[in-house]
Amino acid sequence: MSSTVDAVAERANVSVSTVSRALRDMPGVSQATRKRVQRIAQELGYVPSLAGSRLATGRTGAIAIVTPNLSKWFFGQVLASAGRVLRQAGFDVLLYELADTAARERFFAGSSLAGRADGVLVIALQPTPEELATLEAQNLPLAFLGSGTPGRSGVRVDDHAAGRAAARHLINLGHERIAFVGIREAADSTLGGVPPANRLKGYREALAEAGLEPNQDLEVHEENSTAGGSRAMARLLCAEVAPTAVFVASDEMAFGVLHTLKTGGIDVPGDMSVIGFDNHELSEILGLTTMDHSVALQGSETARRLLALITPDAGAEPDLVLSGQLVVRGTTAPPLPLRGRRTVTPPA
Amino acid sequence: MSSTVDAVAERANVSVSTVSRALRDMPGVSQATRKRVQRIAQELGYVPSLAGSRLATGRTGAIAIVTPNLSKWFFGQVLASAGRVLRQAGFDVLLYELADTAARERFFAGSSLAGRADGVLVIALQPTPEELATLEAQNLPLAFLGSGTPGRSGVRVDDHAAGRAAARHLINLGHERIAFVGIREAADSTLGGVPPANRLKGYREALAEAGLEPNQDLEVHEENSTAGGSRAMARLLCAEVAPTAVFVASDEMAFGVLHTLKTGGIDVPGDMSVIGFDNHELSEILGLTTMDHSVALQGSETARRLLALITPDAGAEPDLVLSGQLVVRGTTAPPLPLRGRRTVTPPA
DNA sequence: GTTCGTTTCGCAAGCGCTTGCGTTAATCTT
DNA sequence: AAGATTAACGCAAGCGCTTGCGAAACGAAC
Repeated sequence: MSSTVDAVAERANVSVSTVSRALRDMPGVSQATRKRVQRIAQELGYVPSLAGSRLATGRTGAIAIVTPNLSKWFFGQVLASAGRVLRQAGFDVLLYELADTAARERFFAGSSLAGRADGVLVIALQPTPEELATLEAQNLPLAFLGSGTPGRSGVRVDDHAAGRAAARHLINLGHERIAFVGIREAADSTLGGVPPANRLKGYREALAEAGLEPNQDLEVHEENSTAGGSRAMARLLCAEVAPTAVFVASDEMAFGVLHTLKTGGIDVPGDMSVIGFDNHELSEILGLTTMDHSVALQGSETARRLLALITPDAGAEPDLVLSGQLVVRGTTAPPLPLRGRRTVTPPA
Repeated sequence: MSSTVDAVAERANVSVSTVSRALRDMPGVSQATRKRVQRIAQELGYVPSLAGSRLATGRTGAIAIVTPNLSKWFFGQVLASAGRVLRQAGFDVLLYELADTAARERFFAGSSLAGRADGVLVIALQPTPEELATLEAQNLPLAFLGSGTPGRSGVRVDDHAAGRAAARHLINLGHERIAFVGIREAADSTLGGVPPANRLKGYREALAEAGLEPNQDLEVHEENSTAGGSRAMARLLCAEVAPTAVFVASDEMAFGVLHTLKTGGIDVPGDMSVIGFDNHELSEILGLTTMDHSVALQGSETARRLLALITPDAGAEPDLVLSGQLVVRGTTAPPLPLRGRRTVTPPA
């Protein structure tokens, strides 16, 4: 079953080098012998030993994807789309989930990837300068998804603008007391919270532009989960003056927000408008207004860029910056007192 | 950066064999030289070439996980939990997502895994006899998750019993017209629908036991997604006599069912009881009554079993059959006419 | 001081593949 | 028709590691 080049060579009356060249469509083999060798290899069920060729060429034919917390929706989507592109291109995908700081440290401690992968796709985790250094030390092509590191190849979304747009939507509806629910990283979190931070910036900027006073009480941060969202909303309900709208930095948290609101008997969007961020699979069902940021596209495009870095022929593609896209559904509306006279401020 | 054994050997004034043995804690090296070699290796930042040792030993230090459709919640959960166990044990994880039949055929066509992995973890896809044969031909240890193949190592849940229990719950509440929403596989699906089929069997059995007449109109099958669930419920609402309760074979579909019900103005659980299957992350928020089947545990236990097959010392663990566990939340209640006199039939 | 176990270690033969270079044989030049 | 290209292929030296086996060294036992 697992025959070697020698077996094929002997059977075909050629040298192993010819077999090697024939099978990989390299020049220096006549059409006739190439065909013959290929046929015989087929007959013998020959499949080249990866280990052998790795050792000889130094190329592994695999690319590593490193990501935090696979169980979150976002990462699953991204992993799936990136993986497809990679496999399509003939690469194996090696998965590294850095779920906790221990795993993260272990990963970055040594040159874990030497001889294991031809490139690394880093999803949504913000390496520290030291970590980046050790990564680069293994000098493998790198591509980043959602990383704040500028200049490195990859794709990210303009969270600042998207956050601003989300807030603006609420402002345009006439809201004046707009809360923000952000992502607080768990103590053991491995991802750098740059995108969420930028969403917050965008939110603040939009408020400032609209002449609305910033209010610390209306900015709360919780763990990125439905439970976190629930808690966040509960806290907001204790604010001195409750908001009439809330911008939530992730759809999963928004689900929790909606839940708290519902059990609290607060009508959405009657008493409270809610806008999420992600366009999660279930947002449609729940009628959640949200910012879409082409999650699957982020994955596939990052993969494509990494491939461009690896295969010499393909020209290097520039970094991609995706922009968010408002998806209007049922959880946003003008605040109650304004209902009916819907004054929409035209964008500046 | 990437020094070789020879470098270490020379620096430590020993032979490469000693280095090799010292670094891997093999006998035949004195404590003194072992320490010295390890220290020097450390200093030189030596990290053994995987390719080299693979070639020499035949062991790859990686295990392959093959799964359909990563973007579904279930697979993400399972992959995460299995992956953690595997990485913990020092294995790399190689990910094969067989999203469509083309990918599946490509995967099973050749001995794709020869020299790539030391074992294979097959998640939720039911290999045909031929596929199983090609898998075995590569003679790697195999472990299956959720596969109906008996006798093979792995874990599965007793979907039959769990389905029966779910239906029984509805029966015990007093329902007599109970529908079933099953999973219809897409044309391009890669997973074998054995578990869903068993849930259906359990449902039928429970009905039969309770003396309820089977009714084909109340069994509908749709794609496993929220949209599919929506459609399924819509179809049920067209039945000659509408059901008062519905057992949905997956939580994601149940979300769709709830949505249709809500937009249709049908009160849950007032007019219709709904029970799902999975205990999806979001089910709690939605208050969905469901059958939990320890998804994460399935992943980790399958991984553990695979490891037992690989490492010679560990005794082979028997197959694991998990049972479902009813999680009662807010979407099930006695049918309206019975409300208040809640006659619960004691289990047989 | 021999003789016998033990350790401790080095030698060298692989593992299966790739590739630079040299050797033929075939095809062109003029 | 002799020399110069070029195409087709084989040789053999790696790639970096592991491991069976023999050699040396070292104590212990007689």
